[in-house]
Amino acid sequence: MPLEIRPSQALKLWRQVHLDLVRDHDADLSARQTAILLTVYLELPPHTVRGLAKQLGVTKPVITRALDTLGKLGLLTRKRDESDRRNVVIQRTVAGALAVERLADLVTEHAKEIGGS
Amino acid sequence: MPLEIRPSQALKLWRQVHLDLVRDHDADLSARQTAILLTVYLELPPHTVRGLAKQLGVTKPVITRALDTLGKLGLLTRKRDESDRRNVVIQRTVAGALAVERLADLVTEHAKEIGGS
DNA sequence: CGATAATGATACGGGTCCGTAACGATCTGG
DNA sequence: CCAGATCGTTACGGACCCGTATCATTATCG
Repeated sequence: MPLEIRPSQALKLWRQVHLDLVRDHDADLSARQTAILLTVYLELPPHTVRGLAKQLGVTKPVITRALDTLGKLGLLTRKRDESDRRNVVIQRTVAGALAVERLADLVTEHAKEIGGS
Repeated sequence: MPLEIRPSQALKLWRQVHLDLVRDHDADLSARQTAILLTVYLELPPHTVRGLAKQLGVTKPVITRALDTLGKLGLLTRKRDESDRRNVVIQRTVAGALAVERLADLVTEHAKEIGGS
């Protein structure tokens, strides 16, 4: 059974969640950073810079910079791949898992508040 | 009947939509800009800089700059309020309405693809 | 009137991100 | 072993956004 959302509900949901994200001044992630974070936490490892760049349709420096920021926030870590030292493996962190979980709660909570008329 | 979404579904939906937004290189809005755009298009007019600043919990220059960008993109317009010339009224545009509609479609389409297991 | 308040815009110094191009490090195949 | 490919990172000049403080314009009210 697919998830049924009508356009007007989708917009209300999108707005409410974004309002909350803006008001929480600590977690101001861009669309790219959000896409990267969720990809790492939802898709199976391993995650590499090149792989993420391909999935998002952006260049590698974009990923490197996003990882710098997400790493500084403690939401993600980088580790050299010892089997092929050219690669860098992106790993999850406890703080990142909490942030993702918090986002999920935010969305589900606001979904409840939206009338299904 | 409230909208029922489970956390795992919410995250998948959030990721898929953000992936699409990132891949569409034309509409790279920040969280703040998105919140402003949706507020103007979903809430009843009139919308002022001060009112938006209060709703988003940010300062007025933030709104002014966001309106500069959104105006440059053609998604919004500013007009002086003739009854009180200190105020600026934020108005919708055809391009903005289309962008909002497109976002709604994006969300509903991806919602359909997400299995309700 | 004139003083005060309110609105939105602007100036400033600092930070982040962009895309392109180049770079060093590492692997691969002849 | 070495030329070439592949990986992630960095350099660069430019654009955008931030928060604070200040500004010009307009309205209000004694």
